[in-house]
Amino acid sequence: MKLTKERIVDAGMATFAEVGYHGLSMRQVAERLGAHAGSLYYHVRNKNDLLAMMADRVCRQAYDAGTAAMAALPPESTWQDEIEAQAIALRRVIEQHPGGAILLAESPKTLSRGALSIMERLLRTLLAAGVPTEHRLIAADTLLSHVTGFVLQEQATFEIPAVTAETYADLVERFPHVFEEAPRLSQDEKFQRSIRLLCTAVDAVIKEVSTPTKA
Amino acid sequence: MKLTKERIVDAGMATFAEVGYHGLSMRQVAERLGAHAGSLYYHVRNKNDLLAMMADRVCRQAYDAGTAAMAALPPESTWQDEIEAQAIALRRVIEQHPGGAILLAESPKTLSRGALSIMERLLRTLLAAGVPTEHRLIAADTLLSHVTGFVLQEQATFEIPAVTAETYADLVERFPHVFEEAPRLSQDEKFQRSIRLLCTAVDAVIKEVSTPTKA
DNA sequence: GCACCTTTTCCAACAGTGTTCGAAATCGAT
DNA sequence: ATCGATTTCGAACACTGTTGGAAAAGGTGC
Repeated sequence: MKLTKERIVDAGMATFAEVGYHGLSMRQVAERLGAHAGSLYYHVRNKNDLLAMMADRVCRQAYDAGTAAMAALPPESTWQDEIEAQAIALRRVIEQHPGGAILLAESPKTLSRGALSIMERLLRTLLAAGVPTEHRLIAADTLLSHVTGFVLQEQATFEIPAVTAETYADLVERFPHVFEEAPRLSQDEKFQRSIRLLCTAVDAVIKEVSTPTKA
Repeated sequence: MKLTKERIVDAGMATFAEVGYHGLSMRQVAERLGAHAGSLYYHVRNKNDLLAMMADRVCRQAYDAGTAAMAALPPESTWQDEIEAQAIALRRVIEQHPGGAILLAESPKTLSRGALSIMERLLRTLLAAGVPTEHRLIAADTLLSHVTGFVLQEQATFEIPAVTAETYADLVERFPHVFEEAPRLSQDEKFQRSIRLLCTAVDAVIKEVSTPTKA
């Protein structure tokens, strides 16, 4: 079958789902297509180029998931609900791909249609919420970089370096607040709360503008 | 000269500063030490191990820079100022190393003394500010993952793919809010504002607790 | 000094990587 | 069927992380 940019990205996503970000190699992608590695370079400039297209695809996927999530929202939903829906959808899609966060983080999101779509919709939501112009981009950037940062931390391959009981006790003593008894929250809950935290900040900005300090 | 874990990490940091994250290879690190690549493996388990130690060193560096920044703060400073000082110091140190954000993002921060130090101090600041226990970890996590996410985006090697004028105009039309006329802020200002935004959220949490909804 | 043992370094090799380039093959149209 | 363009092959290059056995270096007792 003929080799196409589309099919190469398809194969890239498939092998990516199997072996993750670091395991991805041009030879594997080519093998999945029944072709030789060198042949890919007729359609793709280099590996980074392929990765960028794959990242764009993930973004599109996340964008679509976001629209679906927002469509499922009850009509009396607030803008906080909309932002939360978008963030949760984005996280879920990134998390579907092993190492998906690194893929998005490392690939240049420069003018990637998918990334821009996500950004655009988020800005629309913020605009509708009443966030002033000069805060909108910052809020959106903060939200997006937080989501990728969050998933990045989740997907970090942490092979716990065989910590002994005594060194662990030493750590607890040295860093009491880190190991403090805290309500055991699932990752989902932690993520949701962090998003709500950010929404709280946005809300404060809105109210600060609508009722200025100099009253 | 004798080969040591310390010296290997030193050489790793030096070559890292020159060639960045992706350019770092065991052979280069060895060459800088006048040794052969295989010799490193007597002191270091593997490359990931080395990277983890390097990440820890960056964290310690950032921690020290943070203490210096906090010491330089005027005595009547608020907790927002303290958090901002810590965040700015962290960002500055990460940014000193090309690809430093990826280094921190990819290496497992599991039980790394440096990372834990940063986290511990941040939690102390939040505790002093009056943030309740169940929100503290989330706020600190959000802050840290935001900083790394921010620098990650800054350090992303974005080779703009030679966008033509027409496609650019097309992008502007398709994503009006993204390309909206916004106050041209420097990265420093954007970062500062995003941190303040997060502080606003934390502040809202504090006040919500001190003056509960059911009054 | 020398022998002995441990710690450390070398060296060569393996399997794998991204990428390039000229030759071969395939395809489309005259 | 012949020509020209498009596409694929296949081998090669210079790398990469990592391993294992041989060689060297360092330290201790005699």
